[in-house]
Amino acid sequence: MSDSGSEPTRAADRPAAPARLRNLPTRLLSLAAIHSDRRVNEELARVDARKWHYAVLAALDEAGPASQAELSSRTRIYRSDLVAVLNELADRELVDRAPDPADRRRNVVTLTGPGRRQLRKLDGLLADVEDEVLAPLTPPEREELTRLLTTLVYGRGRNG
Amino acid sequence: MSDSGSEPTRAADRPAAPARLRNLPTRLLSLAAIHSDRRVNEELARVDARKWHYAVLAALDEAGPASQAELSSRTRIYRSDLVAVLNELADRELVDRAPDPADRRRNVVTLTGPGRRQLRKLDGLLADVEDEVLAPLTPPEREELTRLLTTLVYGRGRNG
DNA sequence: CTCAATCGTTTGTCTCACTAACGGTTCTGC
DNA sequence: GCAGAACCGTTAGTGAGACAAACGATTGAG
Repeated sequence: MSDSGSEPTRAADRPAAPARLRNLPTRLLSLAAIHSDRRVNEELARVDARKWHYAVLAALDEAGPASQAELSSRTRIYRSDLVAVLNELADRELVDRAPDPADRRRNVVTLTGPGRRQLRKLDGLLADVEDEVLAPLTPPEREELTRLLTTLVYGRGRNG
Repeated sequence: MSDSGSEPTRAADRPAAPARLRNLPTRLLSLAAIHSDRRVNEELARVDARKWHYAVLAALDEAGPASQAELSSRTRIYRSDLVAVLNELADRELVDRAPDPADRRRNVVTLTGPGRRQLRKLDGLLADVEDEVLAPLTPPEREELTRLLTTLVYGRGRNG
């Protein structure tokens, strides 16, 4: 076999893509995101976590306990999908989910000690993956990319 | 109801995301790609097409007839998934798929007249979507973004 | 001639974004 | 206070995309 290693078929080495596709920003965005997402998920899987876990833990750490609806809109996880994520986090005892006595429709989700510790761990892990994924770019380029993507996603806020 | 229009919940108007998420390049990439992909697919759906249709048509237009394996590596569509895409394109008579007499394992896929016409149409359509998606950026910013993404996806080629 | 590789195809898995609906709770208008 | 609207968590399901595994047919190499 010409390719005995199980290399995930890197972006760089395959035959030339059609110029039209190669220069299409929307396609570049897709390809970059696919690769980046995959690496992130692979690494997180090694510590029994997923992207959404990080999102929820970070949201709780930064804004304190919240209802699921609140978490949903802060993390952009659909409230239907959030249920499973919270189940997983609660199973691992990284968050605590209890009915809100003040409004019994709601649950109050709270970060636990182990949750906070796991968050720190994921912080470090993600920093490494970011570094790897952005490796082809110089530090100023990375900053510029972040800035441009921020504008793209959040619009030109007063702080843009 | 506070929101009678069926707006797809734009990026800009929702509550603040946690700073950690907001600044995470991999996440920004995901979010940008999700939005961009959705817009592209929505618009293509209006003319009974999908992203992959465009990719295949463009590849055929630029490099001439090809086998499915070749198309697969040029467009990055998995060869298993390519089957369905080619079925759809063949149903619409945008491509012609015939066994290769020189190597009977292969099929030769060829762009038809209507296929070429459809490609032109999609070219225009996509240009519009690109414009819409990149609207928050100035023209030089768009170029810079494209450049950075290209480096990210294809590595630092000698033409980078 | 045998064995490995290639090609198209089928089938299936997993994740993700997203919709719809349900039972329970709270809020509002009357 | 009471009916109906709005909100909340939850379940179930859809459709697409990325990807793995295997199979029959064909071709190429030793």
